[in-house]
Amino acid sequence: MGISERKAKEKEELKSMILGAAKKLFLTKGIEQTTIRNIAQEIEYSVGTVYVYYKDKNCILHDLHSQGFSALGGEMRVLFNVSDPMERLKALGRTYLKFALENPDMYDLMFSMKAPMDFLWSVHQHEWNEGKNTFELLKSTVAQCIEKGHFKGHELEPLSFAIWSMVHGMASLHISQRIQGVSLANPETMLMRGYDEVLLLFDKE
Amino acid sequence: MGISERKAKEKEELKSMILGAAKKLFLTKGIEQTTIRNIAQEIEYSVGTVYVYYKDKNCILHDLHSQGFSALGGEMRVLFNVSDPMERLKALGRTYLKFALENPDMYDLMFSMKAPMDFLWSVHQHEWNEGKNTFELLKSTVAQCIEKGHFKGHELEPLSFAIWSMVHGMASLHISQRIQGVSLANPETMLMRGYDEVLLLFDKE
DNA sequence: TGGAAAATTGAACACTGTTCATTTATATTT
DNA sequence: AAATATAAATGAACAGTGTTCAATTTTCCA
Repeated sequence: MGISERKAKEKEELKSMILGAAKKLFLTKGIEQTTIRNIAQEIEYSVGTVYVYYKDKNCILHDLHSQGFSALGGEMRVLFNVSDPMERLKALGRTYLKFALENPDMYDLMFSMKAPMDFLWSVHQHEWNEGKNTFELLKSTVAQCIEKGHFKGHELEPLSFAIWSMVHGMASLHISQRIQGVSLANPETMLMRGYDEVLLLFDKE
Repeated sequence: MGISERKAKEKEELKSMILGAAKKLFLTKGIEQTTIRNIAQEIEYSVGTVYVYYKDKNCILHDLHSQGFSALGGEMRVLFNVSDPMERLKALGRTYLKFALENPDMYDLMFSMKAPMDFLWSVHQHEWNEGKNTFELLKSTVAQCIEKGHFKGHELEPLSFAIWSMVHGMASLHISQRIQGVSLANPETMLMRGYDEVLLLFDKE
């Protein structure tokens, strides 16, 4: 059936038009300031149409959240060309931080906002594959580091979690504007430099 | 003037009634779900009255945010009875994490939400004393650790910032519900145990 | 072409933060 | 004690939000 195929494709296209408009508006106006009416206006459809394709706003936010993980995951997977796991670990952290600093709204959506998780749990039951897979990329690299003799005497999971926490903490404090005003000498270099330096600390001796 | 004093005190009392009601509702219903009308109803005044004492919702959130820092600061200052700086550093981290886990909404308000900062910057110009002072408690302790020979070869600020980031990252990931679902073996013990263990990593020989 | 099915619409609903003319209560003066 | 002036409290009204759904328009196929 060629016709129903085409219609299905058209539906998909409109759905991604909505998502694209939402993304554009989120990045320019901010997530809070973007309304369903704005999105509808942007794609020149009515409000009701948006609700045909997305059951609510959280659902849009979740789709965008997933899109963010595709982007971040892509950037991270490229780094698996780096064969030395310790070098790769450093690169992973820098890439992660860079992503967060360059896409603060997206990062917030992916790792802080409640809305996308609310949607996720209303559908799938407490499974967060995007997060799990991304964390797995880190864990596997840390595991290889340990195999090569780094991070002596420490367990894979707590260490991986600590590294993720630190990098996320840096990104989160930056995005929520809690770093400026705390009077660090070099707030702007603290993030990137901090990561490299601290990673060495973990690996001391 | 006894009378204007009494009136000033009454105004202060009503203001703190509003704050108390806001806090109660925030903790029971959640911040997003609490409306000005709820707060007004709770103290049995009208909506308009709330706006006489607080210029807007962000202003209430900021006052609550400050109250949170008083509480956290109090708990942290007690630990300065511990004379060994390394022991104190560990205790500081545990106290900080405990506070975050026991008062997730408060913590979110203090370290993640935009609203209180929006208010802060509309009044004082980019000075965040609550945050600065709290960070200073950490920094001074780390400084003493370094003096005693710990954390060899590392600078005070990047290290302090890294520790703060890690602990904040743990709290933040927990509160925004990003830990469950990532399939850690022991998510519940990861936070507290992770901190102690990682602090040792920093101090490795 | 006619009528069924699908897609689109936008007015309406219940809610939000916020304002401000009006009313009520309190204090001061005559 | 009555009249006046000041301060405090009010809640209807406004502009905005996410969401719904009966009514309309468009698309499809017999």
